[in-house]
Amino acid sequence: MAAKIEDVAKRAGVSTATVSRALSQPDMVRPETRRRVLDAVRDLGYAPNAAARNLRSGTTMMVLVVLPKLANVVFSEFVRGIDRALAKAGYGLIIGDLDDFEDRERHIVRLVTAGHVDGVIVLTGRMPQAAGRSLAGAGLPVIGCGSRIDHPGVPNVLTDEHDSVAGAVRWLHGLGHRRFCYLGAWPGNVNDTPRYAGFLDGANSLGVPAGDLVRFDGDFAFESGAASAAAYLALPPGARPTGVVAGSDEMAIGFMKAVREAGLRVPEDLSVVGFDGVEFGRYCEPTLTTISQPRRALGEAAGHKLLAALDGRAGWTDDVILPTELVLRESTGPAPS
Amino acid sequence: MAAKIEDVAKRAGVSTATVSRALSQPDMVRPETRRRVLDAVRDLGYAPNAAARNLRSGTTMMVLVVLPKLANVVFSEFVRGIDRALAKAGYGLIIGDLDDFEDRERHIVRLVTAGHVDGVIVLTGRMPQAAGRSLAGAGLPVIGCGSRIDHPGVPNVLTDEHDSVAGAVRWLHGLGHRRFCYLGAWPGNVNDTPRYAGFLDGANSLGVPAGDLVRFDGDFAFESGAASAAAYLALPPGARPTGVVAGSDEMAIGFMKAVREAGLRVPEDLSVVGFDGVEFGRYCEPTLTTISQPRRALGEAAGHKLLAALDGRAGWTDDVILPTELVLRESTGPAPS
DNA sequence: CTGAAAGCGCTAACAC
DNA sequence: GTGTTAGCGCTTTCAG
Repeated sequence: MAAKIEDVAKRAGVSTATVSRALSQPDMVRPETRRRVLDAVRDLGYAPNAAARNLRSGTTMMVLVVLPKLANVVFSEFVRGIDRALAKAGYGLIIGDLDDFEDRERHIVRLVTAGHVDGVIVLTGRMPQAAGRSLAGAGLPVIGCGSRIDHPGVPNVLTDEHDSVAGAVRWLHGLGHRRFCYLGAWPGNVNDTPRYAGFLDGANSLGVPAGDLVRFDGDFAFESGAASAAAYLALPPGARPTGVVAGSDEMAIGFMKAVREAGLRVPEDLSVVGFDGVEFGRYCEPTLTTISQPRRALGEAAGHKLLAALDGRAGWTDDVILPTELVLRESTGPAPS
Repeated sequence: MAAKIEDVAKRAGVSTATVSRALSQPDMVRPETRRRVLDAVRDLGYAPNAAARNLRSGTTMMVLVVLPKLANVVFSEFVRGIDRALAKAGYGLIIGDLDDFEDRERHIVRLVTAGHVDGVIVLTGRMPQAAGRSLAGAGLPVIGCGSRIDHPGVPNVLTDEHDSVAGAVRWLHGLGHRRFCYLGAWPGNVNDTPRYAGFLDGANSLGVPAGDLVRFDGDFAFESGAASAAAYLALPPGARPTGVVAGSDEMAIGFMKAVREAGLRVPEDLSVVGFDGVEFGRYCEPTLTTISQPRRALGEAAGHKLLAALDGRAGWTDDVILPTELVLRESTGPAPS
């Protein structure tokens, strides 16, 4: 059916080795011969068979991206950055979406152990120990991106979550807020940990007593922000924190929606800061002040790092930290007097 | 490094053929032998090499998903559905994100011609003729999903966009609206065409004169909805349509945001209906009435259809139409008197 | 029910 | 510069 290398060789009047070389190492073939080969390739619509090439060369030109939930914009934007970096170098992307399913791991690990890919980028800390070890143990380069992976030999491409959140608390404090609330994910989550620590340290460095800090758990999604709002509203009005920092934009937006429905005004009664910088933070009401992380750039950096590893370039095991930006919009303002 | 089939054979005291059979066609192997093989597989952590298997069997257990923009939640939810259907059957997903780049096509077509995948699901009508022909011409099953692909032998999994939009217009008419506005993408877009036709036909069937219909172009994204709002506001107040139907939730939300900033009230002054049913529609203000398409179910249906094609089951070339749902929220109400 | 052996399409030594 | 040839690791006839 499809043309094979032998067909091309025959048509060009050369050997298969020459065809292979003309395609992979053009400099090793006389220009005239090369042209004959390339013409034959074009005429026959020849494309080298990926499986045969993989088998022989041990390389697949494919990269696995493991993420917790593709349906979340936060991750799809990371993937977009990764794709930009890798597609340029001819690499394809295989998606391993955990999608909150436990048994998805097996499927994903198999992609690696079966040799489907040359490298892995992991966008989640949710990967259990065992699975993580399987990935790293396969001898492929693994890069953590957006969520720290603690594994020897695995570099991370991250933002400084701790300092970003501490900075947001400082900003709110400067606006006069004195009691603070953190809307987190579940304790132990790799992204939650540094963000919450930053919240505590930021408040602490400003001399805010621990008693004036509240934390509500969630899961990064809209709905859990609304759920935290219920808990917030259950506090005595006088005791409610007026400076709220969320671990995600979605939680911040869900929270704002719910407290406003309860009659509170943002930012007049309380200020809210999100985390991520998703686009609809510009379209909710009020528009959301947020700690914006450069997701596409993080993805691209992770992609380039993986390319460096694949090319055998040195230094790819170093971590990369990219800066966040506190984007000021309408959801923050002076503390109520 | 990694265990090979021969290692397993040796350890189990059988031939490689038996190992292969024990793994792929267990019934053809005596239970006792099978157990010995499976034990050896476990002990050695053996996983069949994908490239070798592909080369020999001509099958990759991979599916290509082509989409216009992964960063758009609308598409990532489709992908999620596809993944659910295919992962269960052991298939992996390769993402081909056009990402508004023209040269991405070559990369994506190569994935197919090089034999990287067993089938293709296309989530965009934006694929140019040439690329589409290459995909279909490779002899692999191709399924259109969410955006109609017009190609012989390519079935589509869609919603009834035309009737859904016509129904939304009818609903608005029932609320007393008499002048209507359609926020579309660019003319010729495969999704825009049926939706706009539904808008026109719906209005027409209600006896609304063509002069009371307005259309603004966009690109499905938030910002283009806001841009259309500027055009809308430029109309003389008395001539402004009060029933607005958008071709996407993002455009609807961008539009609402902008008209409200200009002092208009939704739904008191005008009603807005979106299309897609993204989660953010429940958190914007006012919450968005929308034509919700079952994106995950569409993706799953496309996945199942592809599996049928791959398994050689008949009937996979039939189109599938799934129903939409008009989700009523706060952005629609009685026409102003 | 199991083993021996051929070969999927390509690349990389190795010769010339 | 180019041709010859030996496999990469697996599945699948074909024998037994």
